[in-house]
Amino acid sequence: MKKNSPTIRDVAAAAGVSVATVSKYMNGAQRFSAPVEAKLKAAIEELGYRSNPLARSMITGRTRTIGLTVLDISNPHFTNVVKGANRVALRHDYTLLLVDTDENQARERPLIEALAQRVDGLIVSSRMSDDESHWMLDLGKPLVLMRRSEHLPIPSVGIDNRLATYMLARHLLNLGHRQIAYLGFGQARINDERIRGARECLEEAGLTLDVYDAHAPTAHAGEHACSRVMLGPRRPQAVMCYNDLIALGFMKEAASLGLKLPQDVSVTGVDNVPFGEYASPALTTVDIQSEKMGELAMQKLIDALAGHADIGHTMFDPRLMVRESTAACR
Amino acid sequence: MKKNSPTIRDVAAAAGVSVATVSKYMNGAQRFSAPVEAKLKAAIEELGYRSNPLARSMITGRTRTIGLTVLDISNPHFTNVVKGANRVALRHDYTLLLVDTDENQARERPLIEALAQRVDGLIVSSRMSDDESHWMLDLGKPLVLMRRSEHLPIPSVGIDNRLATYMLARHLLNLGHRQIAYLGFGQARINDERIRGARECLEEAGLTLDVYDAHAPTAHAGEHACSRVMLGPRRPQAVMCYNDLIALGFMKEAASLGLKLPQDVSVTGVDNVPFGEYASPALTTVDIQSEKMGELAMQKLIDALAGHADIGHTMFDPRLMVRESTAACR
DNA sequence: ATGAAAGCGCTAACAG
DNA sequence: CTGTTAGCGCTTTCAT
Repeated sequence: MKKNSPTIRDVAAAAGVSVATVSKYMNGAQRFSAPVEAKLKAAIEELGYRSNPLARSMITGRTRTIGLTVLDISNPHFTNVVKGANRVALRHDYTLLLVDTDENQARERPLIEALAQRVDGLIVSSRMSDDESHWMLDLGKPLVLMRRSEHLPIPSVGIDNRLATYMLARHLLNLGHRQIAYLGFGQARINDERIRGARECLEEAGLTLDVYDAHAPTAHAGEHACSRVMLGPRRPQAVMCYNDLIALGFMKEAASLGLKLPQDVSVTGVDNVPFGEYASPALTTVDIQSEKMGELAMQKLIDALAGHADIGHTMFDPRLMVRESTAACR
Repeated sequence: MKKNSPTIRDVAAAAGVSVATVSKYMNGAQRFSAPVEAKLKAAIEELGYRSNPLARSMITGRTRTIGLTVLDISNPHFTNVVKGANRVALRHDYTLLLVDTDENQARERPLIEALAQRVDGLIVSSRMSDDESHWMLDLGKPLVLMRRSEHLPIPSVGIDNRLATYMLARHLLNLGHRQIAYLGFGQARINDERIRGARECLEEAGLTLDVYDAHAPTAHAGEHACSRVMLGPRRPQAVMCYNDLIALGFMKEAASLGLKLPQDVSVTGVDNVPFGEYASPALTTVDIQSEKMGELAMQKLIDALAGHADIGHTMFDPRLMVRESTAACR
């Protein structure tokens, strides 16, 4: 198992050339005379030489590695982000260093700071507000944020959360719903934007939004919150959930409670996780293009690494995906 | 954005000590006189010094990074593996270098070889057979395989695939089913083991297994295969799927075809992905403890790194999760 | 308890 | 085209 791998010097000796020549050969930096090239090739093959990326990185200052932090890899939204980012990284010969902060706000900073030292750049998904994120500027590494950063000179990608829930609310309104509730996740920074979008839409129709809160952005939390929402004094005709996971849990529990979906209550999510389509009823949601977001974030970072600075926010358009979990209000 | 981070020499100069002293201090290698310690602390704080892990790794030969390759991070099974592995890694102060081979058999080897150079050890999930995997022994790094490796001196973790499908088949038999089909994924090495388990069980009852094949281990492929299985000449009373994703897709399409689940056909999966529980009907499956598998794989690797060699296979027990997608045969 | 010096494996000028 | 020579930032003997 343990092998002292050959160094560039071993190759140089075996091929009868200098280490500089070997180095240049390895990097395909220039052309060589036939005999030298032949000897080089033979020696490398013979010794099974592979250049040490660490040593190389130390000099070049580049690791060809990109760090990506997600809040929870179990959430299919982030899984898709990783998928997209990874695809672009691979294409540009970068590798992904993944860090899952596990929804642990306190760990975020130290984890990210440690990560920053081992990579050429980072894509960060964080629960911190812009004000709390200033230290990121001192990381000394190019950065892309996975959300809008209004007050930070950091490129970012995200979606229009306000519009997403506005669209959802409009859809419910069109179906005739008047009693609409929002089951949010207060700890997410974007929760407020989503509430605002829904409120704006409802207020235009002279309606108000009942807001509830789930304790986590998970299906389990959605299940947990269901009875509180549906068996309380203000039973809604439709429930907009913070994300698909919560919506899925909510729907399951609603069924357990004896409610018929979507007849008794319409439910919506946000994210368009792959599984929403396979739930029954299939979940009406808003596609936020998670995979594309990951791709673009990575592309921006790689561009930045290549010197093409692009300090700007790219906002993906949310797209309403009407499926079976929403129906006309009886 | 760009900052020349201070080096150990800057700190040494600022504190009026030698670099060796700073190094020892950073590594908590020994105790220091009060004045020196105070100056060190001040200088480090002042300059915001953080030691360069690359330079350190070059000397120590250790990166405190573990490489993990998965076939497809979109598959919740692997997501859970990552989750478990990451948790243990973090606890031991290691970081995860994730590589998604994207079900691309050809890319596996180069990707893994490249990965091996940047990490202290690897956890590998691969489609290659033992015979095709001998090159892994020459990686020069501790390795843990995510499946049984009969003929390779490499520690591994996995589950008893034969038993998993045996249990499932027995369950279906108990429910009175006699016409049982298996919708597999032929490209997976473990597909054969799963077929064998189901066959053994059925043969004990004098029955045979109809085998079909999905073109991918995904929900989409399950959907695609459904009509072929259900509308063919040998319509089964129950269908055992290679994994939960295929099963979920299969169920959705079956519903579209006008079949009532589980009355018209019982369906089972394997993996116990989180969403199976939220499908309707909830999916009967076999839990393979994906997260625990990730945890143990990482633990084994870290043990190996610490010198505690453990060349052996650990097999997790599959656990039947009976839910609503299976019912007594009419 | 502290420091001087020798590299780790490689690249990047600069010569030739 | 090929070789010489400095280091990258840090750890590690080995002295003091």
